[in-house]
Amino acid sequence: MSPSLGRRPPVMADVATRAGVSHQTVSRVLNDHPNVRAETRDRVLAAIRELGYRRNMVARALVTRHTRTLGVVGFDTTLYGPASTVYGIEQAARAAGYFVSMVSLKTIDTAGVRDALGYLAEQAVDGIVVVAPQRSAAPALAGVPTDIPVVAVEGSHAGDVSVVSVDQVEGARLATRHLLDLGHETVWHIAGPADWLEAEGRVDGWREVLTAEGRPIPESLSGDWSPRSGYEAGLRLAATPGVTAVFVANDQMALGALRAFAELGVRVPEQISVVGFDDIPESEFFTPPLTTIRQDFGAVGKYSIEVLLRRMEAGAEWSRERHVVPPRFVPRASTAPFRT
Amino acid sequence: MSPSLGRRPPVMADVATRAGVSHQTVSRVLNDHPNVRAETRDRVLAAIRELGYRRNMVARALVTRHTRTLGVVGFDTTLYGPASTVYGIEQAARAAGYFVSMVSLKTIDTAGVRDALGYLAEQAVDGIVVVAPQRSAAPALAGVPTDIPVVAVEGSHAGDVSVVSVDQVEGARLATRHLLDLGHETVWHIAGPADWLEAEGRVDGWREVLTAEGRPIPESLSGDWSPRSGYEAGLRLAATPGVTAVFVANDQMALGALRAFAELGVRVPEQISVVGFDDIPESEFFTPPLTTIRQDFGAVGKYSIEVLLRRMEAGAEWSRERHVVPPRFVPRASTAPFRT
DNA sequence: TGGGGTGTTGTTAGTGATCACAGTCTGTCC
DNA sequence: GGACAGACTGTGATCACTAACAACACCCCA
Repeated sequence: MSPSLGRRPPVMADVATRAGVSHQTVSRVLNDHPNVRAETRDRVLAAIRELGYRRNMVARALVTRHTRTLGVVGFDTTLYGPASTVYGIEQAARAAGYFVSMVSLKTIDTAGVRDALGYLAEQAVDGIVVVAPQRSAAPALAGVPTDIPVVAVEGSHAGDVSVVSVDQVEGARLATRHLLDLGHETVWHIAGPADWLEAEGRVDGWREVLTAEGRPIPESLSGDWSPRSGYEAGLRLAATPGVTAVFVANDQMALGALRAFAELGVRVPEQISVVGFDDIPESEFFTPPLTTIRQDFGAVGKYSIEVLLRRMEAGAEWSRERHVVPPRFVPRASTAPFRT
Repeated sequence: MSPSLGRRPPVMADVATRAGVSHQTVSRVLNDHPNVRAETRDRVLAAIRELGYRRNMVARALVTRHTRTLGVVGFDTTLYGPASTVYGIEQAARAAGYFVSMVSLKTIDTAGVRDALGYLAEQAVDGIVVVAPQRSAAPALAGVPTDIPVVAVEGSHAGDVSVVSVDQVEGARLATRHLLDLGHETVWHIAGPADWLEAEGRVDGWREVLTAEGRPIPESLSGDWSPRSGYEAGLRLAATPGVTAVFVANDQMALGALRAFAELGVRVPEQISVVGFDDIPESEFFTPPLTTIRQDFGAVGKYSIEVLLRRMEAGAEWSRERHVVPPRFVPRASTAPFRT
């Protein structure tokens, strides 16, 4: 049943001998080749079972020139967003019959991304998904070797790279419009780190709506996505006169801001309305439950694999794709109509 | 510099020709073999650079019989704990010169774990880390093929498998003792799902301390780690007379419980003290900031790779190891002395 | 001067699978 | 009965690398 201890695992030739056929016939059975007599196939399958034979994918990869492995380059996969995206990618890849080889970068910079890509290229992955939400990753993607398909998630469309992302600008529009619809004069913004494309997109959407409505555009604060930075920004906003509505670039910072407001006795949503972004599982249970914008990370993962596989099949003549996943507005209790 | 478009990437023989040596000499240079004349080495390195040559790890793996790839089997890597652990594992593996191939399971059961292990075995990984916190994964680990080293993280020590984990029991002791020290008569508990080993360990530590101190042991509620389940348990506790202290098995459920208490006007920590478990980044900013038990997931990842590499080097004669990472008590504002 | 060791390089045989091609065995049709 | 097609099976080459061994030059020392 299982290979005996210490001895070398059986190879195709062993199975062939046992089944009384050639190794090639074993190969045909394994690859579902049609022209194998049913009886022969059964004999081979029996031999496989008896010997506990496992096909050696390494040898197979050597001759077929593909490993059925996809590389994923990620960054701080501890955060909910990236973690969910990577999870979605992994699920979709496996469903399509691919392995996933992960490389998590501590910091994203050109050198880091290039190293990771080289590392994966050496391992002969068939394609690569780069979850590189920072602007600084773009140059590295532009200089990517042409012989291996790459798809970027939440990245800018630099070079010949297809991109899948959530529509950040639209999400920010939804949040901002919601607050204006509630009667607020204008909306403050706590932004993410400057070199993150997502942060940038959210700033753009927010500013766009305010501009279109002819509202004053307050100076935006910015944090580093962490609750602490949101807390600090919250303290400053609470001390600023006239603040009645805040759009925070992610839920964790929104949590920090809520905390700051609570400590200073500023009531949410009575005195200040707050909208977050992401819809992490915790948001519904914040004090108060957070109105936010949901990103469907699972869909992002799924589409990125779809685009990558298409790109891989297309071979030479392919065209750059751009797939955008729509965000969704999730109303909860942290926003209320403006009252004088 | 880089391989020309369309043409096949250069192989060792191409480098050899260009450098005027044999392919074996190229191999020696690549593998830092000592007996190569400095001048020859330079010529080879120059040829490598000029051709943009990359060693084919697949062919190498075929003959060396190891892939320098480790497999990681994870479960719901969207949660903070598992995500952080996997991140730690990946960092440590790469530092040791290994690739990481991920398989994320949607549900952990014997069949799922066995499939994942088979999948990774086929890919010829050199070792496997299974992050399998559920009891139901244990049987699959027990029946693991003997020819590939496996280390379990947060798992039970089933079969011949080394285990690395955080000391859950001790963490629960810390939490419970803290609450008793504050003068509470006894401590209620919101547990995690029954078949999770971590949930079990936390129940054990909690019960152990209460028993040792001769306190009444309330019936424990249980949730599924989600904030919602904590919320529901919180509602029930708030309706139970005499509850003054609650130890919740993770921070997310604690968040839900805090929300329930807030909605019912039960003040934390004045009327009820709450302790969580995990110390997720958000906990510090809950309302109120959550007293909790920190798990060092990074250390768990690091140790699991250390143990796995030792196991891989040991070959035939190795002994099962058990590495335990101590938890740490993190006092914040959700607990207070009992007042009548 | 010759023998042995050492440093450097090349040659040949493997690794375990797939691919291309050739060969055998049927059965059918004229 | 022979030609031919189609189903089935086997043989040898190939993938890109490393391991093992052989070959050669050189130096040291007896």
